Amino acid sequence: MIPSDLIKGSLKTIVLKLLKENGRMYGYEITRRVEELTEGKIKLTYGALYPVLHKLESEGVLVTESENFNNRIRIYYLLTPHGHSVVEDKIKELNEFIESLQRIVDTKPGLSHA
Amino acid sequence: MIPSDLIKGSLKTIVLKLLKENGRMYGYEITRRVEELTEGKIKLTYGALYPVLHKLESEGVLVTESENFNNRIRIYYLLTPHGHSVVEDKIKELNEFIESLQRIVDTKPGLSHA
DNA sequence: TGCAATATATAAGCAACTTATATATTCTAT
DNA sequence: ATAGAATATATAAGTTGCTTATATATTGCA
Repeated sequence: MIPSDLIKGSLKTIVLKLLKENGRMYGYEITRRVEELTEGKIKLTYGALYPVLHKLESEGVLVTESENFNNRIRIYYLLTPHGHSVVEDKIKELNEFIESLQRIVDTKPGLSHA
Repeated sequence: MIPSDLIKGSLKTIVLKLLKENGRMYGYEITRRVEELTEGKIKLTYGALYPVLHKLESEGVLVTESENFNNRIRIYYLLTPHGHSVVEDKIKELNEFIESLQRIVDTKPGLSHA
């Protein structure tokens, strides 16, 4: 399990990226997909996820579609046109972040300033 | 510039990794090295860095060696034996995190659950 | 009949950072 | 000479973004 401290800042981007790839998803589904993709290493908590989804909705990044499935409410989230451009930026940022981290962890002693 | 939200959780690991590779470093030097390695994409603030260094010292992960260079105080930080094992764990965590993020951002639509 | 899984929601509390501020010296340019 | 940039460390107040705990309700399995 990757500690939540590390994941903190990327939560929003992760959610947006999944919505981009899958068209629309509901909250519970998002946590499942993240666990699946990361082999259980990243587990999103609902206390973190739902507030983020609500905030993104209030910012006009997402819209919702409520549906009923077996008497359980499912609230699907979709990107707005504005949301699509937000995701692009966020993913670029995340890729730069990943690249930067790799440069730091891949540096070998003596090669850092050879 | 990568937003600080993303970097937040990795600060401690970044610092420890650099100390591991370079033997000993002083605070100002750490911020420089991070900027250098990431081509200016990651900039550590002193308000974040020094409290982290002090905390790691109080936890027995680091020890200090104060020296005088051109009438400027330099406080070098070094890993303790305990610190070395902490770094190993932290780096493993960070590598798992990087790998997980890559799986999420590299997923293409239609291939995620093919 | 009870527990795990499915599904969403929110409040209180905490940790880790940002921002602002303080101090002091050296180096560079004018 | 003198001003500003770079070097060097430090801490307090404030904010953000999570965790943890709690609440509610249905379906599926043993």
